Amino acid sequence: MKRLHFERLMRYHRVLTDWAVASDVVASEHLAKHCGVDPTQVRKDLAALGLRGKPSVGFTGATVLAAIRERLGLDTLKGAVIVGSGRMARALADYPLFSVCGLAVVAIFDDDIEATGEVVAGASLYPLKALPRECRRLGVRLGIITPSRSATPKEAMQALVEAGVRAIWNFTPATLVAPPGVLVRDEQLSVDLAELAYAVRDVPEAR
Amino acid sequence: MKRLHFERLMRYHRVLTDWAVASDVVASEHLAKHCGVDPTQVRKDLAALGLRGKPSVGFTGATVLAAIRERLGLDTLKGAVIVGSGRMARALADYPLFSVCGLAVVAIFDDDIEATGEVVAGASLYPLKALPRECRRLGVRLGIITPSRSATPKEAMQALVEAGVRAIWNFTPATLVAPPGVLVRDEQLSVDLAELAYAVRDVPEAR
DNA sequence: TAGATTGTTAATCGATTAACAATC
DNA sequence: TAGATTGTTAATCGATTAACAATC
Repeated sequence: MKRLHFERLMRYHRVLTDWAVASDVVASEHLAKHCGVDPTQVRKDLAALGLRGKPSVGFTGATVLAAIRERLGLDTLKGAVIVGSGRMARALADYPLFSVCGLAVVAIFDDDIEATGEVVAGASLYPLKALPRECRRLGVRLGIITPSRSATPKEAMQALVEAGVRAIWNFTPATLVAPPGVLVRDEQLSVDLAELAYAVRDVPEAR
Repeated sequence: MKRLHFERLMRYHRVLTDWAVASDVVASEHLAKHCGVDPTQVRKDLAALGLRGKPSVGFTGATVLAAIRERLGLDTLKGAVIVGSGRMARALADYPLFSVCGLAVVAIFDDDIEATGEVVAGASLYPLKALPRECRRLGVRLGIITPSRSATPKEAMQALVEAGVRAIWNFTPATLVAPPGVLVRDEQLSVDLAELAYAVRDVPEAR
């Protein structure tokens, strides 16, 4: 199976979605230009999805969109839980882009007394000890760790792993060592920030 | 000037920071292993920072840390403003990792009536029309766009550009076309999410 | 048919990794 | 000196881009 390039595919997806006229025909050259990608690359990516274009015509926008959503599973609704109930958790719980990917935050866990019982963006807040029960009941396989006042990131990871979660998205600064079979991805906002800050530092290079 | 690889440098930075004993000597092999990087790569990256290791000894942790912070400007305090006062804005305003990069959110702008006048994580909330004045007064060059009920992402970008901001970090789903001279970076959480979701989809490949 | 755009092969480019003499 | 680890050059690898015959 060819390795997929998520970033490019999601870029095609976004651009095609922006074009309400996605049912129209689009040439690789055209899509490429708007995505900042080489036309040949577009054709290869689409070929990897099993799509065939018509010579002298192009690809059908709607078909491309559907193929991306199908292959990436964007239409399959996936439940995720969040550990931590702070600002990051609340922001992620109803982050607009998530629904595009078929992600729904189904529950939030934290032992923060003030917060327990609350409902955030449709997700109920439970104490941490309810995590295994709820996760198994809902068949959740994706966990998100955010800063919490009552649980360390490591404790959060342990709870998620015991609950059968297979992939963890870490928004805390902690370095988490994943047990075998569990995928941990650190969201390194600081990396992007560092790049941006570096770009605007004094005396930019000419052109 | 050699092109810097921000992701690796920030990874070295994080690992060395985790090791409280950063003053100790560290071999490229050791650092490489903990960062999931090739040892030769580590030596090249450090060489690009102007660092020299001692054969048969290694590099001094504290020196490496200092060189990374110096080159990336992590110790230079940079002010940033946020447009939008929703949950994402609040989460970012006191995101713990930002201070590591020398970033401080100095003001938040939005025309949301309920929110105006509030103070979030030390940053005051102003109406959008105060943006040019405040940005120029504070010499801000970095702007962050988050979802807002009263301003579209495009309007937010225009306001920031007019205020002299040179780099924009976009957390909304909107596709922003940057005017020349302005760097726009889209934070594509959905790309990472799509990858994670793809990884936990049914019937994972063996091993 | 002429013109446009595809799919695919070959060439290029850059980044990663291996090898090893130099050095502490 | 022997052993360890560096800096750097050469080899490998994979990804991107160019070229072009095939096709609508």
